[in-house]
Amino acid sequence: MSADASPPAVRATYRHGDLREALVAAGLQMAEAGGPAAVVLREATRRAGVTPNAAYRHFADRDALLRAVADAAQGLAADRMEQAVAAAARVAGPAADVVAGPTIGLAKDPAADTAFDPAAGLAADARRMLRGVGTGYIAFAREQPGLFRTAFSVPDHLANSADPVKAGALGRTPFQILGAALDAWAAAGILPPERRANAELYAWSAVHGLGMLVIDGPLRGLSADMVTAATSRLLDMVERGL
Amino acid sequence: MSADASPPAVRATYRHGDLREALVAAGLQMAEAGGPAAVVLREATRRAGVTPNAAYRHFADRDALLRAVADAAQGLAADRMEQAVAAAARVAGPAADVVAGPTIGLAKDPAADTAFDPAAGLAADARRMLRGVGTGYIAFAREQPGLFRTAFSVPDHLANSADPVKAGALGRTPFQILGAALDAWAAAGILPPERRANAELYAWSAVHGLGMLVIDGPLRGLSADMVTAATSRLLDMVERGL
DNA sequence: GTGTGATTGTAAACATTGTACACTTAGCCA
DNA sequence: TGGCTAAGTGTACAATGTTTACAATCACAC
Repeated sequence: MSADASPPAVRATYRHGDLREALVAAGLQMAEAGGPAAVVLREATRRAGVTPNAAYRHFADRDALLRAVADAAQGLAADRMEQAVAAAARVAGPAADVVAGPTIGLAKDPAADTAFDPAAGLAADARRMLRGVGTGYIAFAREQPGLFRTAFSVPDHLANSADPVKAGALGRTPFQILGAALDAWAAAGILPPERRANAELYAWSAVHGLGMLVIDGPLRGLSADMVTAATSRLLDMVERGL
Repeated sequence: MSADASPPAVRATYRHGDLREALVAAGLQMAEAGGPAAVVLREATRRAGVTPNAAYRHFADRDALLRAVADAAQGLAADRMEQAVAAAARVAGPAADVVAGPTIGLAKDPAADTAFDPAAGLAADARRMLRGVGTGYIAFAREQPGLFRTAFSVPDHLANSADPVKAGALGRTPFQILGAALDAWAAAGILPPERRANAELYAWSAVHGLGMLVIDGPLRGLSADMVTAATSRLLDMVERGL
C-alpha cells in the first residue's frame, strides 16, 4: 500500500481533462483490490488529484460511480471471455475438430465421425465455443475476484445487458458473447429451437453461480484444481442439460 | 420508515439480558430491508437500546456481526427450503411414503411400497425432493432478497456449510438439505455413484446463480411468471444434466 | 479582442459510520 | 462481605457521502 501507481496526481490546469474517465479508472483499481464495497468516491477523487466534490459533476452519487465502474468491469470480463473462446477454438487445430479435453461423450449421430459430416463439425465448434465462454467467465472470476464481484453483483436490468458501455474490446458484452455461443448451438442443431429461448439465463445462472460461490460464497477456499475440475464438470452438466 | 417495530427499547436493568441475540435480530431486520450493506452496527445497538460500543462485547467488529446475521439468514433460508420440500412431497398424495422433514434415510427394503416398481417410486420421490430444494431456494431469494443476499454472499468457507448456527428449525443447513436430496438421488439409482461427489456444487451453483441474477444481477426485473418459468426450466436442466 | 454564460472545479461544513480507550455498573462466587 | 470480571457507558477521532455557496476557466457570439 506504500508506493501506489498514481502519484498524488498534481495537476497544472484547472480543468482535469477527463475526470470522468479518471474516476472510473481509479474505481476499477479499488474494485480490483476489494470488490464493490472498496469503491469509495473520495479516494477516487484523491487518486485523480481532485476535490471530492468534483466527482459530483460527473456522477449523481457514489452509486452512479459504482455502476460506471461495474460496466467497465463487465467490459474486462468480456475481454477475458473472448480470449478463452479464441483459445478454445484454436485448440481444435487447423483441421481436426476433435473434442477438447474434458468433453464427455455426447456424440449424437454415431455415423458421423471425423471430417466428413459438416454438421458434426459445427456441433463440435459450438460446444467448444460455449465451453470457452464458461471457462473464460470462471477464469475471470478467479483471476479478478474483485472485478468479477463488481461487474456482476451490482444491480442492473436485463434490458441493459447489451449496452455498449459493457462491451469488451471486440464490441461484445458478456451476455452477447454467451448468446452467440448459444446461437451456434442452435445453428448446429444441438439445441432444440424450443429450448433456445432464454437459454442464456440457464447457462449463465449455472456458471455465474459457480463463480460467486467460488470467490466469496460458501465454496470459497477450494483449491485451484478443485475449481478447475468443478468448472469442467459444471460445464458437462450444462452441456448435458441445456 | 417512520413507525418501526421496536420502540426505542428503554431498558430498566443495566444488563441487557441477551444483547447478542438482540443485535442479530436487529441485523436481520436491516438485512431484510436492504441486504448486507444495510446492516449497520450503530443502528443495531440503537434498536437494542444500547450504546454503540456495547456491541463490541459480543462481536469483534461489524464484520463479525454481519457474519452472525448471515448465519441466521441461512437458517431462515433452510426453513423456507424445508417447507418447499415438504410441499413437494405432499403433492405426491397420501399414498406416497414420502417423508418430508429431516428424514434422510430412505426406505431400506424396496419391497415395501405401494407402487409396483419400488425403484421408480424412489426415483420420483428423489426428483420431487430436489425440485423442492431448488424451488424453495429461489422462493426464498424472491421473497426475501435482502436476506438471501445476506445469507449467501457474505464470504464463508465450505467447511462451515454444516455449522449448526446456519441450520433451520429442523436442524439442517441449506447445504445439508441439498445434500440429502442428492443422497436420495443416489439411493434411487438416478445419480451414478461417480457423479455423486461434489454434486452439491453443481446443483447449488445453478440455482444460486439464478437466485443472484434474478434479485440483483443482470436478470433483475423479470416478472414473477418469468422467474417461475425460468426456475422450472433451470431445474429441468439440472435434472437432465446432473 | 472581449464580454458572457455555462462547465468544471474548490472551500467549508454536516450528519453518520466504525472503532479505540478509559471508565462504571452490577452479577457471581469464594 | 468483598472483590473479580463480564457487560455497558462516555468521550473522542478519523473517514465517508453529500449539500450549499463560491471561483476559475473554457467556448463562443459579437
